[in-house]
Amino acid sequence: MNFSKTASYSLNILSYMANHEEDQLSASILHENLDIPYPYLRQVLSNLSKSGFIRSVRGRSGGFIFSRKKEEIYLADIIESTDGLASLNQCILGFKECPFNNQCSMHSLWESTRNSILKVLKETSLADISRRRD
Amino acid sequence: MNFSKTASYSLNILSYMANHEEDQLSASILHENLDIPYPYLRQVLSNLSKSGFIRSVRGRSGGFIFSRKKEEIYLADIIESTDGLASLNQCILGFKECPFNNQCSMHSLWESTRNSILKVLKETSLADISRRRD
DNA sequence: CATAAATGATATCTCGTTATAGCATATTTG
DNA sequence: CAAATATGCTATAACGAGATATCATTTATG
Repeated sequence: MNFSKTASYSLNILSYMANHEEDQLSASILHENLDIPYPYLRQVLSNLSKSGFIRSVRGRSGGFIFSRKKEEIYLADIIESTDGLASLNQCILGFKECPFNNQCSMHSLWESTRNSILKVLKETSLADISRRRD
Repeated sequence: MNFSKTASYSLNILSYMANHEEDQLSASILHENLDIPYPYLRQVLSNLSKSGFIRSVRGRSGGFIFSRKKEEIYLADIIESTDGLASLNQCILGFKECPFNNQCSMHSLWESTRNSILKVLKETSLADISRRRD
């Protein structure tokens, strides 16, 4: 009943980075501050690089830094790159075809609900989040 | 971003049974009418029996039949017995602790949303659903 | 009674997600 | 230059949900 752990990790990483925008952060530093297993954190960082949210700097004083403005990275972009957003368009009860003839009480509720969620995901940027954090 | 397949199967099975309340239905019959792999269907039926929603009748003309009134079986009961409802009380983004200080736009939205979903699950019985189906 | 058809119970397989490990390469620092 | 500390890349393990397979037991029916 939520997004994947990888999506959650990605959001954690990027929101932490958004709050330390000035710095270039290494996987070690991120590991010390976030509750993410180091080897997996490395993988997730690699994926976030490939997805173009951040870029890596190699070598001894290397690390990761945003390659796009945090004002222009929306939560929906991050979820899309990890889990995809398709599942939001599916029946929350997991039906391919509604056994209730599209008339169950959940149908319209979830339809409007998921639109609200999607709206927030699409309108909330990392900058919005980091501003609020102070 | 939905409930488990097992929960979905369970809802499918029980809602089908609710629409054929008079009959005692075998796993074979259910398999012919629902898109659920036979061996797994058997397992799910066994679990639904153990959970007390239905009871089994053994022997050649055996099958399954409700052991509680369909008016008194709520969707929330079924979800609770499969996935549990705990995940509905968690952050939809998968955070243990909100990295946004409980102030992200998703927080209040999801809080009211999940309450709505929970309300529907708790107030909708199998009878409500089968009535709608006609 | 023998067979057919059902459930009970349980062991195993598959597969994707999550997690781990190790080596190669790059770069700073002494 | 050599050591330390980064990331790049990739192979492998662990784990759980979903799916499969088998055999034992029960009961209706001819």
